[in-house]
Amino acid sequence: MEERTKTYPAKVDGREQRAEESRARILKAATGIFAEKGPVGARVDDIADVADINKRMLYHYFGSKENLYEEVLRNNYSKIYTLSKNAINLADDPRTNVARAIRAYFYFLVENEAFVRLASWEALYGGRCAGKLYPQFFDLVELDFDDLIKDGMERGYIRPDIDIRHVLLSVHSLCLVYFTQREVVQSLWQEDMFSEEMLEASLQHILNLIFDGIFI
Amino acid sequence: MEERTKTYPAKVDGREQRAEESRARILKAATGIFAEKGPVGARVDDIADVADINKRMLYHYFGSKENLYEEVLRNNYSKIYTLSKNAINLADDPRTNVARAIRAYFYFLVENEAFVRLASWEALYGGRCAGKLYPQFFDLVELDFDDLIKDGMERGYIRPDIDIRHVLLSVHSLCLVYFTQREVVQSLWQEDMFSEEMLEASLQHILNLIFDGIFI
Amino acid sequence: MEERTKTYPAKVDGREQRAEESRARILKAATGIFAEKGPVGARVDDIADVADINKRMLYHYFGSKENLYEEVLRNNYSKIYTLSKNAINLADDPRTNVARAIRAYFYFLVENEAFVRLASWEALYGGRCAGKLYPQFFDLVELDFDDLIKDGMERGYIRPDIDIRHVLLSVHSLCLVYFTQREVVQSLWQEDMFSEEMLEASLQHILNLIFDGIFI
Amino acid sequence: MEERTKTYPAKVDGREQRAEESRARILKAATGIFAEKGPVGARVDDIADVADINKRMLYHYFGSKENLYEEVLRNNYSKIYTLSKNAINLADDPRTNVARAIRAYFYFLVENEAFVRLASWEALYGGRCAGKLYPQFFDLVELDFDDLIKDGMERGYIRPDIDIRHVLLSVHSLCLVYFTQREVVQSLWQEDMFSEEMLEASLQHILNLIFDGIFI
DNA sequence: AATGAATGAGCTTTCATTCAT
DNA sequence: AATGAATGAAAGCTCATTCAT
Repeated sequence: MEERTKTYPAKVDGREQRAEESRARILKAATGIFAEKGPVGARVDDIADVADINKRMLYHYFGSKENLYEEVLRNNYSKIYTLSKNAINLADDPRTNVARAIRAYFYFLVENEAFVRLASWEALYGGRCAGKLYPQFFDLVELDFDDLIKDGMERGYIRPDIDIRHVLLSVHSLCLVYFTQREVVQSLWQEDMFSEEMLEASLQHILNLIFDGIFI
Repeated sequence: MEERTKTYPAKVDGREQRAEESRARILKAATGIFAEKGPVGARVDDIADVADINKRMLYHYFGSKENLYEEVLRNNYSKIYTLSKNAINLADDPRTNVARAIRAYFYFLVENEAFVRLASWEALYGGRCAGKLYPQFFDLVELDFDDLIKDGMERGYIRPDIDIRHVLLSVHSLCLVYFTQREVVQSLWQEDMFSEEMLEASLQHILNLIFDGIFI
Repeated sequence: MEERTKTYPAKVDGREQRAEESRARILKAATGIFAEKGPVGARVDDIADVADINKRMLYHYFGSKENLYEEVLRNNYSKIYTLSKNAINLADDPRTNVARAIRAYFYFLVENEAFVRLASWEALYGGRCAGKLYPQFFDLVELDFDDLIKDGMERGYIRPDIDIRHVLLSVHSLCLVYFTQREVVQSLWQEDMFSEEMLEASLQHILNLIFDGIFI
Repeated sequence: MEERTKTYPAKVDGREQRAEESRARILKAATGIFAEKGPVGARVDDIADVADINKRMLYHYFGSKENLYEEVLRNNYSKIYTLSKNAINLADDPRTNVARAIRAYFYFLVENEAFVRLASWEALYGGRCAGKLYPQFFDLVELDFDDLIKDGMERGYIRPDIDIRHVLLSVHSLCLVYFTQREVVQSLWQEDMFSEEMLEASLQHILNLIFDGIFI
């Protein structure tokens, strides 16, 4: 391979680039279709069609539908990395920090519908489809949020008797369900759940709940 | 002939009873398999096998896989009726009432794993599979919870600026996700999410959150 | 059986009568459905439904779908008996006789759509479904028409070089196709093929053709 | 790479040719089986077996059994085009012209048993299976025959009071039924309906009938 | 005489995957 | 690197027929 890159650099680069493009197109198409139809409902033909590529190439690059699905999950979960890295600044006061983290997560979900749906499918299939991928991601987020809450506790802003794991799950729940049940809630409330005002109002509700609950 | 009119009803009753049993067996098997595999992944043959009945009868009683699925949903959603009817007693103070309602819902989900999963599949398929069934159920629950929160507001226990719809969605989220993500969370926390202690601790966390949030 | 009719005359008669009625209802329903859908397309359930009878009785009376079909054919073909017996009167002149016979056949087909369709299905299935029934019927009609044509020849009205078998087939063709292709022709001509005028005009055309051809 | 661009087209052509062959094999097999068993009785498995191809390809090429059936009809009806184009030569006298047209149609049916049977099935199903295909074909034939008869009328050979539409239907009837009822008639007459002499005798009978009728 | 539940074989159609070029 | 034809296994559904009462 090295010899080849040395001998026909231009050609091989062009080929490699095309290959990379094809791979990326498949991955993008697969993300959309797996997110929409789930790991079982998704059709390989549909993915190939949307990616505008021969079905055979899909097998060439990813081996099988299942592998492709796992790759899609890995690819989507990795997006959360960038998120958690930027959210925390322990110099600020805990309320600000927690609010910023939740807001970041909430709007990450706004931007990444595919992520929301992929996570939902994964939860329903109990990780049977993509093995240990989902817990890994979950773990990752927890690490950063952990520090935030601990910091709040130490500085006396947050109740010391709180179980951090449950807080994380609660935040996750409150944010996620807004999107997973969106279509149902939308048909019930007769509102655009993705309008700027509605999103902000919903986030504020979540923040208020997390901070102070609903009782006086 | 007189004797026949006497004997027949009994016999016919026997047959009708067997028919009713068959129908019930199919419905039960279908509930399990639809809950586990979803409306798409579920196999009619599997349902027939589990129900220990000829596939043909399934079509005799329910017409199609889709109809059977709808019947399963209807059947499961209807269980929530009895729940909401008994939960409310406005004579008690709002904290007690709300706590009782949430506890009732939480433990309803504990007892009805099928319900949790069916609702999740429906949410993912956007109600495309069972039409307007899911929103109807949602609506139903809301009606009773509404009164509870309003009562709390009027008596000055609950913040007047709270949007009741969001509260309902939040309670729903906090309870539901505990079960939908159970397998994933379980593998992460390394705990039995269905142990008596864990359930009670989780419910308490939810109640505390709803009542007072996590901040001091 | 005799003893039974002697011992419980009223009851048994009533039963026999009901049985006869059921049999007749099945036969009538079967005629309609076999004529419409053909021996393959017809559904036993449909026949039982239309006959408003339990499917099991159909098997009790006729043994199988195939037997029932044969019975339907026999029953319909037998109607042509009465037809041919009354049509001929050798005292009249041959033109009148032939015209009367053709008219009788033509209007028999008008009245018996089921007959037309059953004969068509039978022709397509090559008698594979009902064995030798159809040829038998055909033979029957031929016998009477034979005499008519022979009489016409002997009395010098009809060309002596004519092959009688072909004449019979031609008359049969000209009449039958008007009904078998009715729907197609109707959609093409945009006319009601069953209106009194249209029927009479068509019959006249056939008669003219048989008598004198279209050339001057 | 240059070499490859040279080699590829040939290869691709080979594949395209094989694909075309497969398609043709399916169509041929389908024609035979649909003609024999009708649109309902025909089995997709049988067609695939006869075409010596995987059933899946049948769906790849034609989409559904119904589409395939329509394609078969279209394909068969199109054969009549060539027929009607060559039959007419207004320079000849009307008797010759009409005789030639009828002979052409009659021998077309001799050669195309599939056409006869397909048309019969269509008539029985009332064009419900292939929509407007059959009338279209019918229309087509009529156009050419129209001119023939009109020409004969104008030149005083054919009765002016004749309804051309009925003449067409009559010719169609006389020719078609010879083939549709062939098996039945054959078992009755005990003759080979497809022997050269029998065919010619039958055609002559039809021509004589059309020209002059059976009466003197 | 009459019923309705039950069956197994077979139907059309779909799908992830591989072969040959 | 890329293609399109080809496949076998299995899906949902239907049908003529029989069993038990």
